[in-house]
Amino acid sequence: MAPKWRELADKLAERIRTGEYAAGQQLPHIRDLVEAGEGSKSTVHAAYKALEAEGLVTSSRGHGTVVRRQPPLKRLGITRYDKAKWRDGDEVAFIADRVASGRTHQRGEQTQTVSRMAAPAIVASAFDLAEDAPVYARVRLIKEGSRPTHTLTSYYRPEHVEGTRLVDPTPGPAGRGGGFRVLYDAGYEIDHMREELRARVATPEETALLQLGAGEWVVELHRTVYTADGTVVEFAVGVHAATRFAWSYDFAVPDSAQEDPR
Amino acid sequence: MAPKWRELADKLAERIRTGEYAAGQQLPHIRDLVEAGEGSKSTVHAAYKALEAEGLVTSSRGHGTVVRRQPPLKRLGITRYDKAKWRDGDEVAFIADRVASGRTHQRGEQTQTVSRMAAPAIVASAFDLAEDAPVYARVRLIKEGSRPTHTLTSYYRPEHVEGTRLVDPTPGPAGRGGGFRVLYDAGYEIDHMREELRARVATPEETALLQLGAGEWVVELHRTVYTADGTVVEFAVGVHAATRFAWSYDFAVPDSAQEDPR
DNA sequence: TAGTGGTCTAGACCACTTC
DNA sequence: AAGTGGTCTAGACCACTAA
Repeated sequence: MAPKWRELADKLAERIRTGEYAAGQQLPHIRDLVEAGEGSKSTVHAAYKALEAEGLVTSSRGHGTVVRRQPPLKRLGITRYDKAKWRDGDEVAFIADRVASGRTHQRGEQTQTVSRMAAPAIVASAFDLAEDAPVYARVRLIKEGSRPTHTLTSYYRPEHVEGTRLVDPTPGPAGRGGGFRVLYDAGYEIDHMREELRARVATPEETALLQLGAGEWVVELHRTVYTADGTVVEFAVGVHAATRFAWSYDFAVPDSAQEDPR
Repeated sequence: MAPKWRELADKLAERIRTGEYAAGQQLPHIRDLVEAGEGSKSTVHAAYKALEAEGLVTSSRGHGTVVRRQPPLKRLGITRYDKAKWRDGDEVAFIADRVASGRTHQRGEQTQTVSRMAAPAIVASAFDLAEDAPVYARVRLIKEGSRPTHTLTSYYRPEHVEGTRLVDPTPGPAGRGGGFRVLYDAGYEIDHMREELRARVATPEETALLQLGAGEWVVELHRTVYTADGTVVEFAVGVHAATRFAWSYDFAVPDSAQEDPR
């Protein structure tokens, strides 16, 4: 026998999935459910808290509890990095960081700050630098419309980007073609990359920034970008709301027996 | 000001991370903390529940609350599919589904059941079949030692595997080289694949099976495996404890302007 | 039987929003 | 001021484990 709060949460979740409670709609007030005999206030509240941790609803004091709009899952494939998009295209800004969704870019969908700092441990390791070596950090919060989707922090080695518009501290997108185009213009054409993904609980800051429910999880993505000769020209950390994305990768089955020896 | 239960949870989490409470060790009993003035039983319990949802501890009635052993993060890269391992090697079983960890395979680290069934929607879509078409499902629970790490369900088209040892309902691994070797022997050499990842809350069944804490998340991985001519020979769904794995993918930056036209 | 975590209640009070 | 969700308490009781 599942606990009462779990049963209530499941019942409400079911009604949300069937559309009986539509996106944006208010769930019954806690005190109403108490009066309706669903249990004490604590019990009903526990159910609501579970729904929030599952990303189904958001609660706020004074307002109430509303069913969260479930934006369609974004599918991120490697074609989002297509050279043609940032090298030849004339689309504005950070295309590679967005999903090719057919929507045209809106101003204000990205905020960015650039700063020079001592490399954190992970960054230093990615660039094979000493831990106190200077790097540029470009922090962005990417939105789609008014809804934040993920954060992305790119790190660069000073000698790769000094003097480019990437380190111009003016807020706003990096300009036509985004960061990869800037690197390309500076003589560093990106060639291959590695992405590493892991999931973890969101920090309180991330919960606020990405408008998550308490207890929701995020996926942290580490991207290391190389030129053809193996130089690391960008290391980036993305933090994505775990429920809102899916990643897909296509690759050939490796065969170490057929690799050409060096 | 964070709530009392959150502050207590953070304090305990900090002590776990610094090793003051070591893996396998018991946390103070709830009633002891109540007596120590950390709050009422409900408050302390809320803190413990948060720690459990974050994967730091496991609680059980009658026993107590112990710090969960944090196995080193498994890094899954595409080299785990190396043809040399399952085609030429003489290692036993399902190498492709395990991490190359240097440990030798132990018997009993995998349980499997094979059944013939009507294709569920996702599976039918992956194979481009009708929804009621028959497929073989091979369900496995993969363990490392006594600790379950993930589940993996592989689906096959009957005409690809009928008569092979893959559909032999005898429990146990699929034999030398695992499923890919069986397909290879049957004339279907795997060539490339697609993996798609997304995170979600664990179902109660998964929570029990994978020994998760209540409220922990899982990563669901969908693997579609193709032969060189584009035939889908396997579709597999893996469910992994989100905290215990990291996935990494290496790939070349695509350039649609340079693709050879067909 | 004793001790553990888990559930549930009734009620007080707090923080925040809207009117 | 009224109404919302959120926190906290004290205590009763339940489910499970071990000796």
